[in-house]
Amino acid sequence: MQLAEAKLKFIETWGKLGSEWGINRTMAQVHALLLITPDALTTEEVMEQLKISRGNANMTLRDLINWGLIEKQHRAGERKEYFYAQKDTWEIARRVAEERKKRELDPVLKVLGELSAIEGDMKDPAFKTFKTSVTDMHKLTKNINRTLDTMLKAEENWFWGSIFKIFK
Amino acid sequence: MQLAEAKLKFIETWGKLGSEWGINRTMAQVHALLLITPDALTTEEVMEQLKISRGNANMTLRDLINWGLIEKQHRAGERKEYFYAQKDTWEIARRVAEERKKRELDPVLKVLGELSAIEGDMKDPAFKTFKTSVTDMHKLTKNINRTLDTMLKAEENWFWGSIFKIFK
DNA sequence: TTAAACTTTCAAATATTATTGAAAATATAT
DNA sequence: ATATATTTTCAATAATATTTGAAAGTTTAA
Repeated sequence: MQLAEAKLKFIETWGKLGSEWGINRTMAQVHALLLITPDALTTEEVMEQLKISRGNANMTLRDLINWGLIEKQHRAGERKEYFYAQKDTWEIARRVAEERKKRELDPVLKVLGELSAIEGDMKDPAFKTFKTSVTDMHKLTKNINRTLDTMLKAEENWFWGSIFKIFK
Repeated sequence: MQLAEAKLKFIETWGKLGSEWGINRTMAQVHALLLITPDALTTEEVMEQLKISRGNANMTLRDLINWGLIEKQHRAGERKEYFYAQKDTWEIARRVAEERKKRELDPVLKVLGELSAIEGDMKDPAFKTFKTSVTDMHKLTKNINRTLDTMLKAEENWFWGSIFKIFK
């Protein structure tokens, strides 16, 4: 397989995975492109390589910056902006986990907390089942949240080094 | 807040979380409904409560069965099928993780393995960056996969009991 | 068998989400 | 200031995903 072909395959694969994990396909593809490109690229170059419109490229690049996955670079004497990807994978995983936790898990946690606080008659099966399920789901979500928090605080070596040994 | 209102809120919240995590909204809602309902429900009852069509209810219930999240119940002398949810949250988390791993992570792992095996000239920056990034992503994905595998094999108590203490 | 009860299928309709492209806004050099 | 390069916005459009509903299929009882 040639490099050019392999690049396309990587971009496609990463894009698919992204779309299955709530990161839109184009965003994951642009990220993949920047990951495998040695130097920073302009909006123009991203548009060309992925065959997407200017508007799409602009918005996607901004989103990636907001997720903390890529950064802007300014070059002396040049007017356009260059973009390059953070290439440390542990940092990428952290950023994605952090962002999704903030956007999705935290709000749900809040609602579940409210719902599991509701009072009622435990002798009523309808209430009892509701209460139990909601409380259990709340616990599960809190556990997942806690695990993510711990991971987010962890340093790379500590994480990959010790946790995975324990998980062995 | 009344029970009826709380139920709706739970169904809505769980549905939203589901849709953000690649499980379609209706599927997550039907699951939520069955979770908080003491007795098994018929297709008809699910249709009524969530105001969805027969076709949709049928397909969604089948999907939930395929994910291992709900089961059918047959009642003596009755012709229709009843559905009820597995209520053990740890088991729910396991099933979802297992299913998504199988559907999404495993295929990606295969492609990344192929791509990171490609040979080339490490003095060429284009090749070097490609190789390094793909290999790193492969490692990251393998690590995530390994963690999931370990979790899937773990028993509830062992998992929540010891791992989270370590994660403290 | 036949018929009623129930389940499944799937093409068409609807809803949701992503993308385009051209105009407006902004920044920079002269 | 003015022209030019570059970025941003967003209504219109396109692509994708979900839902409907009615017809076809299946099962069971008599």
